[in-house]
Amino acid sequence: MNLEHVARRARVSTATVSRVLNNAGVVRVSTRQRVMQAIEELRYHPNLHARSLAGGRSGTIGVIVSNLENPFFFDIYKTVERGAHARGYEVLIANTDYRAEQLVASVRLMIGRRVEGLAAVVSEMDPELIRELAESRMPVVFYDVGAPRGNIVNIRVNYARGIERIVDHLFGLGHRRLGFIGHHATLGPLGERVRAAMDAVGRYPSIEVRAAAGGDTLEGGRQAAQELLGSGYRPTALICVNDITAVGALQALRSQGIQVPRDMSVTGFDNIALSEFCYPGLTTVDIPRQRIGRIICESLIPAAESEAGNGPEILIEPELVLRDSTGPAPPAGAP
Amino acid sequence: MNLEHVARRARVSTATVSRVLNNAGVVRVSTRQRVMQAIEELRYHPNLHARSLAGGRSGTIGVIVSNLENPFFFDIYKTVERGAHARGYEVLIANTDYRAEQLVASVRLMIGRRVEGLAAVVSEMDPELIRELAESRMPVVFYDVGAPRGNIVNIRVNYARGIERIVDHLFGLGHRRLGFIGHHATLGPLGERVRAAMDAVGRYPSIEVRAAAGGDTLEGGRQAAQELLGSGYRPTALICVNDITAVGALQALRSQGIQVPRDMSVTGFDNIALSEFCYPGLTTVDIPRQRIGRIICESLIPAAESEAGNGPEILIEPELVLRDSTGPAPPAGAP
DNA sequence: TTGAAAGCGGTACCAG
DNA sequence: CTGGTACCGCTTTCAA
Repeated sequence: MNLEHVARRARVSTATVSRVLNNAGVVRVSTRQRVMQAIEELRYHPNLHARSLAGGRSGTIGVIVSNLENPFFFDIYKTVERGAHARGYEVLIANTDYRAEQLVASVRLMIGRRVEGLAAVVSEMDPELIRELAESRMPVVFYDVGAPRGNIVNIRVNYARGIERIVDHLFGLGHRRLGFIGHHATLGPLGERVRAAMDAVGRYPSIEVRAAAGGDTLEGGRQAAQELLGSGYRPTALICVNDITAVGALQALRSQGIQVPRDMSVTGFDNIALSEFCYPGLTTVDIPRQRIGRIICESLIPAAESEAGNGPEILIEPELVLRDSTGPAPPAGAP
Repeated sequence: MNLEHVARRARVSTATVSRVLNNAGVVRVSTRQRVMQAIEELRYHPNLHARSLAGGRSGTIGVIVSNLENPFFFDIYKTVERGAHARGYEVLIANTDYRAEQLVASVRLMIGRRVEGLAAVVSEMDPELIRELAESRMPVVFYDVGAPRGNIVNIRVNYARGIERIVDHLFGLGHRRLGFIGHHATLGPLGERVRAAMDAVGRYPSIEVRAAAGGDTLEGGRQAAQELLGSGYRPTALICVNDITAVGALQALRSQGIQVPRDMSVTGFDNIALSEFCYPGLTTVDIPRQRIGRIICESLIPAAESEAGNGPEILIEPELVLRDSTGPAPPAGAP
């Protein structure tokens, strides 16, 4: 079922069918109607592959994320999609599960599909890939990884600042023995977050920290917390790499009879909706996901009103959000 | 950058380049190497649109869901993706946000992209679309909507049974005044779920029910619960359409000082991971999402070892999962 | 083992 | 306003 079938049935040329399909050129109303009818009757659906090929543009942008299951990534994706649709673009989404090979495969897939722009909101990016993308002349946005170059916009969050705020907050509450719950992605944000935590802690004398890591899921957070606690270490506060793992950790503490924040404080990161709906509500750091999504859209899709891009690097300053999962450190003698 | 460039540089024909790209035909090792090198040097990425067009197959299946933000849908998608990848297929995902027009757009998009199979895990399907898909000869799987036809496999969950189990459970605990938290999707599962709830309740004398609905999100659940409670109605148990909204409802109750399950019981549906991680753990009904994902895969992708499909209709019997959000109804005199 | 060429299903330019 | 036609980039016979 192709243009030719439709053309034949409507007694016109394929060129004309193409015109009515694209509202292009001027087509006599009666002709257009005949064509429309033929399309209807034949249940014709244009082949988008052929379209992209012939037209030289796919009308598509790509978004690659590490873990779509984590609302942090999903929120960004959703904003991008909304913006793209508003501009007449479709968006292709790919999930890497933090696997470097999958990232490579996804990037290749996107390029193969000839996306007109690509956002990589991942932590497992490797230098080789970055170079490859840089050379591709296609607009690219990296979140939290790589360095800005010609066609590349970089969005970074000042994690160090976020973690500092958390550590300051906890220190002010009297906490001196900390635990850090990470996830397995060792590169990028996490590495950065751990490092940032250590640095922030380092500014204070006599603070102790130990870390454990699981997957970037509720279950991963629970496991990491269990591991940390199982080792006999008893921090008075748990800094979690993000909200998802924090909620997992909360559950681990609950099952051990540890009350939050009375016996132990817990912090998240990202400020996803869940952080407000879990119990107790999470003290966390807000990362403006909608803003990030909007920046991605604007960077990837040439706005009609131009604006020469956002500049190569955008730094986001995250802010502390106080809720109920943090409180004064329990007295030293407590269980 | 196309086959011809590569061919020229490797001093072969495009046919040969195509051969090494697809490991097809027999190519002399030395030739293959030259080609590979040219590909490398040129950073050539085959145009998948051209590939699909020429090859007559896209190597792709599509999955359309109502709300990817709800882990219920995401879990299914993830399983499908895993299975598809294992079989050498890519999967395209689309999200409708429960909007019928978006569903139509997504289906058209999928057909336009020439997916080789399509799964619709949505509640807003309309009859017209179903017919259109039925006529398309492409393998299709519907979850919870439409009727099985030639190329269409149908997966249905016995909601009525699931809800019955919940109502029985609550009735057994002494609950007589119930609330139902739905979401805005009026067709399909929700309608079915509400109806099922009413039917189940109808089997018992002297049970009262009132309903409210919000979006299929944490926030939606909270709002619906607030609305219901704000009306002055004081049920002893809240039956929520799914886990997400149940967690939202839990938060609403918490903020009103209503303790679960002491003052009020709450139930979910789906048994997503979160139902185990929220507080208190949700009594819910398990829907086997992995199984559903596997069925979708097997139905859409012709397995090498054949098997003539799963038969047109598959019925899933959900099971009750008891956790901590349900308990005895409070004595009548309680606040 | 390799090359030439005919499509695949559209788009868009050029005539008429 | 409409038709003819040269591509778009790749796959796939068919010959050599």
